[in-house]
Amino acid sequence: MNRQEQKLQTRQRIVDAAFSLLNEDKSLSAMSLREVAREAGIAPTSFYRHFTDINELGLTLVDEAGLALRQLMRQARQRIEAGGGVIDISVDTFMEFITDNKNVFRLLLREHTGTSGAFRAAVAREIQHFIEELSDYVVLQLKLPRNIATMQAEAMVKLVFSAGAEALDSDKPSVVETAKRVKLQLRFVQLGAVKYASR
Amino acid sequence: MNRQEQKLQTRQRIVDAAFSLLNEDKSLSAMSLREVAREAGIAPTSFYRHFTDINELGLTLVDEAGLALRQLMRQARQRIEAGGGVIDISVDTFMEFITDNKNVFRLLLREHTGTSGAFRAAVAREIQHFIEELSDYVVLQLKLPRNIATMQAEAMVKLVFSAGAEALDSDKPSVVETAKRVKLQLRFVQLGAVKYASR
DNA sequence: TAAATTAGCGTACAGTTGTAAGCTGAAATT
DNA sequence: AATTTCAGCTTACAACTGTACGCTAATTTA
Repeated sequence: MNRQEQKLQTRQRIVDAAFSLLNEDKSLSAMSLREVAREAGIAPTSFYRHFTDINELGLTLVDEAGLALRQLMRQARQRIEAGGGVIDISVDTFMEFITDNKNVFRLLLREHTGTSGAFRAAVAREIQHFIEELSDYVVLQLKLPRNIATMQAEAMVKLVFSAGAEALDSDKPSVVETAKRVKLQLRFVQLGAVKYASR
Repeated sequence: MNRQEQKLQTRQRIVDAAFSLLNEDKSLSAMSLREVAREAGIAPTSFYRHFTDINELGLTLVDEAGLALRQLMRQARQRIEAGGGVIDISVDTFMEFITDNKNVFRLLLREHTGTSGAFRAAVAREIQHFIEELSDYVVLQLKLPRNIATMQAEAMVKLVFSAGAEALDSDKPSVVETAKRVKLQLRFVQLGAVKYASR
């Protein structure tokens, strides 16, 4: 086996180990290098062959999480084109994502308000991407002026993320309940934005 | 000096020390007992004369933060009765509170998505109080049906908290900018809720 | 006044952390 | 075939953690 491949593989093992440690009661900042190494099956000091820092690992994780978020958005778009209400499909897709990738979403949520400024900024950037993509969509779909569409998109993303946070701690029926509530709230925002634009 | 008083005073020193440690790069879970004790000017082991656990201290902090939140709400109401737009006054009051009590708000924000289920639940309760109080107000003010008012209030509180989170990392002019944006978004929600109710 | 309570302290210990230093063996290069 | 590179290891150490134990001195109670 190639040496580079081998190394990349180990690196991935580290990343996977880190994600698997991010359960409901462990955050990035509380994750020790030794713990990750243990989980990845390498010696603590070998960690340094792949990352200079545990912070560098953290940024890698945030990047990967952002990637997953963008894939989510793409998936939602496809489903919408296949037919169905935009809000319903989007929220359902999002909730599905959260349920299947609890730790990924937890990372974003937690580090968004976490103790590392760099992480907070990185997550904020990912969310901003998300908002901009949704904003593009709103402009096309509802033909609202850009500035209003942006405000609408921002509000919607924040509400959905907020609902997602609740969903992380809930069982299946509660998630459905939460989804219903946020759908209604998104409808408020949409109705309001349209009305505001036509004032 | 009384012995009980003395003890309460020390206890308060511990609580204050903890709050003062909750700056932008230290969270409750990352706060060590020894650190708090050092800051409070007592021996590490003396901590146990006041709290069984550092978790117990944490819950105390959340309680105090919730108290501050309720005072904030009261203050906003008074100002509104003195005249002015509900949304403008509320957001301005909130932003003012955050600016003056960064660490208190940081605690709520962080522990809302933190690693302790007990803390998450405690914060969620405080936010729920906040939502209910606002909901009462909306029912009276806009004469909306209870269920719609609740949805509206929930959306508004979440948007404001979200904006508050941004404000924590921003300088004064950016905070004003953020406040403007969230005010517009709240207007969307309100317009939308009214429209939805009259459909 | 004598006895009991207790807030706070100092010492101590085992466990965890990050990371420095140097070794090894296999892969890559010459 | 000889040399260089380097991923991963073992060992080591100082810093920090939570907390058990017992003492002290002052307040409270009897």
